[in-house]
Amino acid sequence: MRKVLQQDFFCKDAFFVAERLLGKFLVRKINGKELAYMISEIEVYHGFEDKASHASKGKTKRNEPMFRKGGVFYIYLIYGMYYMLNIVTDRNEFPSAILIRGLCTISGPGRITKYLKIDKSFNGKSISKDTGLWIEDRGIKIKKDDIEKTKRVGIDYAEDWAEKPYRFLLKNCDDYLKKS
DNA sequence: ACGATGATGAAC
DNA sequence: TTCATCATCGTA
Repeated sequence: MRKVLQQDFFCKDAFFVAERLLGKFLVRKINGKELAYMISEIEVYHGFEDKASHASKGKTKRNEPMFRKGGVFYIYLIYGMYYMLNIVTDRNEFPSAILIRGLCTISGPGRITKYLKIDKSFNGKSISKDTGLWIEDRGIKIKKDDIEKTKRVGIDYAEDWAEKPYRFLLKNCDDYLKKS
């Protein structure tokens, strides 16, 4: 079973989408070849209040994609060398996005974009086969017990929001892959 | 444990 | 126009 996720999947609350994104596959097409990896680690950035979110200080030229309707990418550069891959969620003018932090066998958000050749040219593009980067449901059902929630990484400055369990990890992602 | 490395946004 | 601040990684 292979189903390319359409825009409506992403046009919901970021937490609702996040719970369903673990176990889905990120697929990248590079000169005719498809690379597919199961998503195993994500973080939610939610709304205007979230001090860890780029959107907490309002709309700017950089974070503008976060304010769009779900189903597009938000890509930005961090530490001068790594592109971060985010998936915009929810409705228009409500800033929220999900950072893809880890894939099964590729951990670290910077390594994902480096390995899959994802750069700022994807910023604001829609999540679809046409773009060359999309997400598929390959029929894997994730047990709730295998989802671990922790605080987010590298945002100690975010006051109350630093401690919130907005990071979702899929435990035993290897076991799920064996079954499929 | 730390340096590499550059876009971003806010202050001046 | 300058400057501090980073949602990190690889080498040590």
